[in-house]
Amino acid sequence: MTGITVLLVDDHLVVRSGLKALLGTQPDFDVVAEAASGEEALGLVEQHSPAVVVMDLAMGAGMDGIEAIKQLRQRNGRQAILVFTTYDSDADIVRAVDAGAMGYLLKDASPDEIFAAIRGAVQGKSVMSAPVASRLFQQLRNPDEVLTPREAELLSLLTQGLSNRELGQRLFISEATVKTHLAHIYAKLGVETRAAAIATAIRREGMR
Amino acid sequence: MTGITVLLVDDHLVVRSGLKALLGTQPDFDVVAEAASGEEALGLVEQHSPAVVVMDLAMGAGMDGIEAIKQLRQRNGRQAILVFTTYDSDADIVRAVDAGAMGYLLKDASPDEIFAAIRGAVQGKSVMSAPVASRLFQQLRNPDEVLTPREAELLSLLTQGLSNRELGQRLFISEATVKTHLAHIYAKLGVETRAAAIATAIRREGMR
DNA sequence: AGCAGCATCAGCCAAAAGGCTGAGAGACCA
DNA sequence: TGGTCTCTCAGCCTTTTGGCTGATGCTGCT
Repeated sequence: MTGITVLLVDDHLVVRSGLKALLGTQPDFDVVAEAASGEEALGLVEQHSPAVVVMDLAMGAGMDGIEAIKQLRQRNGRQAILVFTTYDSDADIVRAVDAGAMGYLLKDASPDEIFAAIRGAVQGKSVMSAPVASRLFQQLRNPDEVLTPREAELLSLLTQGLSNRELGQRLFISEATVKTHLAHIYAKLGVETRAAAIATAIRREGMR
Repeated sequence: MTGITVLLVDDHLVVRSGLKALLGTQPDFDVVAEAASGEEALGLVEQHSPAVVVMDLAMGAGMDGIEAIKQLRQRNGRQAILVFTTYDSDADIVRAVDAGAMGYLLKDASPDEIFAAIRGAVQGKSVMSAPVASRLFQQLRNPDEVLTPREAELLSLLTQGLSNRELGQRLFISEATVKTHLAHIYAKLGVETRAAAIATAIRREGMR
């Protein structure tokens, strides 16, 4: 009988083959395909309908991991999607879970953690690395400090180095509104200046 | 006979095993050891004296890749050191080459590039991925755009979100001087505002 | 000796950002 | 229906930042 069919999605060949080698040590895993991009992943899921999709979020070019997850969900595939990435940024975690990821693993997870996560995922269990889980809990404990969607959008543009005027133009709102949002963002991030907000955002949220 | 002995250094197990699997396909490579940290790498080099050390720069905890390279050089090992990392940040490239790296590969390099780089490294050839090389050349062509040490110091503090006043206090210079430095930095980075400078610096220089 | 680059500082003015208060419209939920 | 969010906007005032010009001392190179 075949074991748990797995699709690997990562733009780095070495990561794919490493993961494949690692999963190959377990008798119940069966890596049926590998994709280097989100687009490729969609096609291969159609083709093989694997039980689990293990996906990196940061894909060099084209569709990123989050987008790929959304697309997979829309096509009502029954795959469990497991995020496997390097960084534990708040934004990515929330967006991935939001998009429909079953678990969130960091690349420095131990082999046992990885195995357990994949096995759990097919059973509908949601598994995540400890640092990831603690971040999520923190957000649940302090909902006041979580940015609203609009604020997150602004912050993202802020980290591009835009001025208030440019932010307003880009979002079709007045400069006054921009300043209001910024004030709220600063309060939530615990900073006083736009410079510190950018620094915090990029470091904390992995916004690049 | 044994082939080219290689030590792999990367804090991610999957990357190590992926690379190992990849190098295993070539008859002339011989991965003799793997390290998950800079400290471990130093010990294993002593023990095995491999011909080539393939090293990631970003190591989770403890000694980072650059520091490990320096240490290896000081102990006058004859190993060729090859950087194998995800990001092509200006700062990292310069620091790695400065520390004594023979080559600089990005993780999305093709297998052939990787093989060629390792074989080249043992022969004393310096190999780097195309994007890396172009960055280096650009710095050579436009030395005017390279920050002075003092400017780099300021920029680094700038990315912490400090105000002009704080920068002055931290560096024991007047606010006027801070503004002068900033104006020069902006010109060299091709930006107009401090926000854009921070964004550019963190993204381009990998300042985190 | 002279020149170039670097780091330092000053003053002036305009533009941008930030702090504060208040307020209206729509969505959502108890 | 009433309360709570969220998003939107305005005005006023202070602080910060940025643009410009000019200047001094030091170092290193020619």
